[in-house]
Amino acid sequence: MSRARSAENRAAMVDAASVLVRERGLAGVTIEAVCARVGLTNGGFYKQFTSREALVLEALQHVVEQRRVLMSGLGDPLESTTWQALIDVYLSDEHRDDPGHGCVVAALAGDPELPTSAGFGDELRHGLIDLAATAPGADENPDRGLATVALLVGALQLARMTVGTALSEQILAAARAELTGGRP
Amino acid sequence: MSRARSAENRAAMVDAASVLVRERGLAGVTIEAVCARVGLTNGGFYKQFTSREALVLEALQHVVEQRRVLMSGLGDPLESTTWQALIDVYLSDEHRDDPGHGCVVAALAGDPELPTSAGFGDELRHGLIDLAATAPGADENPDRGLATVALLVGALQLARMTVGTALSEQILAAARAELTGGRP
DNA sequence: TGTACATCAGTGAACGCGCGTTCACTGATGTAC
DNA sequence: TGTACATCAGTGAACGCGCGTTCACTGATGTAC
Repeated sequence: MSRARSAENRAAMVDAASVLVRERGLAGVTIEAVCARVGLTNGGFYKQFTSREALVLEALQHVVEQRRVLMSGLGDPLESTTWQALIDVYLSDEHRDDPGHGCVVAALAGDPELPTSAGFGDELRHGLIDLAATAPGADENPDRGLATVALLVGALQLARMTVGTALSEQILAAARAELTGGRP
Repeated sequence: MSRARSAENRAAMVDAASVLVRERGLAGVTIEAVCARVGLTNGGFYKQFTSREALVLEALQHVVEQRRVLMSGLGDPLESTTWQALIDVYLSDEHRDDPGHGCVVAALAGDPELPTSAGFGDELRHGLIDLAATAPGADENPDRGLATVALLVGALQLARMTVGTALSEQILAAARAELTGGRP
């Protein structure tokens, strides 16, 4: 068990938690599930993290930071075509069907366990602010960015809630139409 | 313990569960919490319901049905002023701060426990369809209704996620502006 | 109308299970000499 | 470079707690006569 291998394990646990939390919510990040996904047994968990909550917080920070880095590579302000591409990805079937690797705000806004840790909320608010800043025109009119994000998040959640029915595709299409054709 | 009183207790338990589920999510409807809110001890629960899941399902049906009755009294199609009033209520501080008596779709869309029972999802989908049918012009253009509901639900959730910060009011205001001024 | 019995909602305690956390132990890695 | 010791990530089992569910019991309500 070299130190390098131990550090790899730690990173893998954070990564597994970041996927789990988006797939199953805050309560879904159990120590057993995290350790199992990394191929470890439960007992050693506390050699790496002080508590379950500490891991979850680190996972959220990880996701938000990752997204920020990704975004910072796309130019500021965003080109209109880049923005269009982002919308299409956000409102795609793939994003709907793979929450574990998708938007953490959409995955956790409304999670009943959010109030249990102020840190959880802080991270999500950072993520939300980042998202809202991305929308074109958000720098002149912040309201436009916020309304856009609300529509994106709401549509994705409702599409997930109705997955497997025709309504799901309809919701995604409706939101896409609203964000492209609706306001020229 | 007359039969009338027993029936009252049962109804009170459904009511308590319908508030709890919106306040704390599906997992927050514990038998202890429900019984405590009605002033009973836990043991008698199974004289009234076959399982915790049965109670939750009944509570969701109750909420959705209640909303439907309320809506059916407002006229069909809705007058434009009625619609405006609904938006203002939906995106109000009061609705944000009292999820227990508010929209069940916004409260539970994205709840990690939704997939545990097909019935839960069915009820929420009914609620969503009812909501979407309410938006003006939804009968000619269903997409318009769906995009509107996505914005309402998303804005409410994000406002709740940021409650206590200036961002929360901003989100509600942005969504209101979008739904009134934005599309004449 | 009154009496004896049956019913059953509610009580309080117990059981089982899942899960976070703790702990004694192991064995490989890293360090001091 | 080699050897003895210290470190510490990971193991596997145990503990405590919350929560859904079960159960023997109680006592008031409802029913049969």
